Amino acid sequence: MPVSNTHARIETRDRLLEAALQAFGNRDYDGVSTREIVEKAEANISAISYHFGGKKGLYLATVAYLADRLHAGMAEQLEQIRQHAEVASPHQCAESLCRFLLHFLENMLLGEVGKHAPGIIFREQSQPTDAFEILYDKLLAPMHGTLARLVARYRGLQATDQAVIIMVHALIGQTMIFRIGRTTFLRRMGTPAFDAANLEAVKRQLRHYYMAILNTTPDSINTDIPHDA
Amino acid sequence: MPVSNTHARIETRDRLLEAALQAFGNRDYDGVSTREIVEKAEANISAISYHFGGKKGLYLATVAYLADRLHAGMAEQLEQIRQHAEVASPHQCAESLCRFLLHFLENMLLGEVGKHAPGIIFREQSQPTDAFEILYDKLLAPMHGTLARLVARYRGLQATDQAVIIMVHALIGQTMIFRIGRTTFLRRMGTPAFDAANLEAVKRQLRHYYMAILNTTPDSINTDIPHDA
DNA sequence: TCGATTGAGTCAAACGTTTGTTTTAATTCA
DNA sequence: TGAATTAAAACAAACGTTTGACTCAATCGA
Repeated sequence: MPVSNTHARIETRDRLLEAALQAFGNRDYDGVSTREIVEKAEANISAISYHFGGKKGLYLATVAYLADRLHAGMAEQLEQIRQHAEVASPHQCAESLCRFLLHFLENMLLGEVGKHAPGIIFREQSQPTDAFEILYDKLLAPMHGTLARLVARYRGLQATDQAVIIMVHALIGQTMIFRIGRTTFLRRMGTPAFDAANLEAVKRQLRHYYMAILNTTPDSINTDIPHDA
Repeated sequence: MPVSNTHARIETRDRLLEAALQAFGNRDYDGVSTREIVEKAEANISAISYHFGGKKGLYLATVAYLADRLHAGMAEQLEQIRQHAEVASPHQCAESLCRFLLHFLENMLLGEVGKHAPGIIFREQSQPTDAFEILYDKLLAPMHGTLARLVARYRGLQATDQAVIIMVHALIGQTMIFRIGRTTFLRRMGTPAFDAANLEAVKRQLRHYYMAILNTTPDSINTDIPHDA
C-alpha cells in the first residue's frame, strides 16, 4: 500500500493498539506473544519496540488506550449525572443510578468494549501492575465517585461516608458479576449465550435489587468504625 | 532426606500440587513456569512429566485439588444447610443464607484458600478450559444450587425458577466483589489492606443488603419470560 | 530548481534466553 | 537383581528483543 509515511506511522501504532487490546483482553500478559499481535495488526515485529519500547510498554499503552475509550464513552454521561445530582430529587438520583448501572451492564455484556475491557480490568485487580493506576484514575475512581454522590444524595449521607462506599461497591458487584461470572450464570440458566430476553430479565430483577439496597435503613459509617463487633 | 520411596512419591506429588496451587493462584497459566514450580516444591523438573504427564496435566490436577479442598471445607456445611432448609422456617433459611455468604466472604478475604482460589476460579470464568468443568461440578453448581434452595424456600418459589437463579447470582456477586475488586475497594476506603474492622463493617452492610434483596416483591420467572420489555 | 542529506518508519533476519519436554545415567528400596 | 524415582543434561521450539539495510517524503545548500 503506497501510503504516505506520516499516515502509515499513525496507522501502524493504532493497529498495534487495537490488536493488542483484543489479545490482552482475552488472554493474560504472558499468554499473548508479540508475534501474534503484530500478525493480527499486519505489522512488523520490530514495530513494537519502535513505537512502545517493548511488550510491557505496549501493554501499558493498551490499557491507557482502553481506559481512554471507556472514559470517553462515559465521561459525558458521568458529568451530566454529577450536575443533575446537585439539583435533582433523591428519587431522581436513584433512578439515575439504576439507569447508569443497567446501561453499563448491557455495554459489558453485549457492547464492543465488553469483549476486552473486563478481562483486563479484573486481571489488574488481582495482580495490579503499573496499568492499574491508569485504570483507577481514569475509570474506576470517577465511576465510583459519581455513583457515591448519587447514593449519598439519595440517602442524605456524605459521598465519602464508608457506608456509601461499601454500598456502591456492592451495587457494582451484583451488576458486574453477570459479566465476570457469565459462564457460571449461563450454565445455571441453561442458556448457551446472553440474548435480549435473558438480559432483560436480569435487568428487571437488578433494578428491584438496587432500589431495595438503596432503601435499607441508613447506617452511616464515618471516619471511625463502631467498636462493637 | 532418606525417606522411603512410597512415601517420597506421595510427598513429591503433593508438594508439586501445593506449589502449583500457589503459583497458578497468583499468576496465569502461561505466567507460571514448570521450573518455578519444581523449585518451590523442591522437586525435580522431570517429576512433572512423571506424575502428571506434563504442565497441562499438572494444572488440571491442581484445579481438581483446589476444588476438592474447597468442596471438603464446604460439603458438610452445604449438606447441613440443605437438610435444614427442608424443615426450617423461611426466616431461618434467610439467616442460613446470610451466614453462609458472610462466612464464605471471610474465607476468601482472610482465609488460606482465598489466596489462591479466586484467581483460578475467575480466570476459568473468563476463559474456560477443561478445568472449568471440574470447578463447576465440584464447587460452583453445588453452591449455587444450595443457595437457590434457601432462596426458593424463603420466597416460596421453585429452586429452578430463573428469578431465584438470578437472585442467587446477584447475592454471590455483591459478596465476591469485595474479593475480586479488593484493590479498588481498599483504595476507595483509603486502607492499605483488609483488617478485622473493615471486614466487620462490610459484613454488617452486606447482611442488610441480603435481607433487602430477599424481601423484594416476588416476581417469578418460569420457563417463559414475559413479553413486555 | 536540483541533487544530497536527513530522519522517521518498516522490514527480514538473527540474537540470546527461556520455555516445556525428553533423554540418559545414577540412585533407591523391596 | 529389578522396578521405581530422582538427578542432571540436552532438546527443539517459542519467546522478547535487536540489528542493519532499506524506503521515502521532507529538508537543505547551492
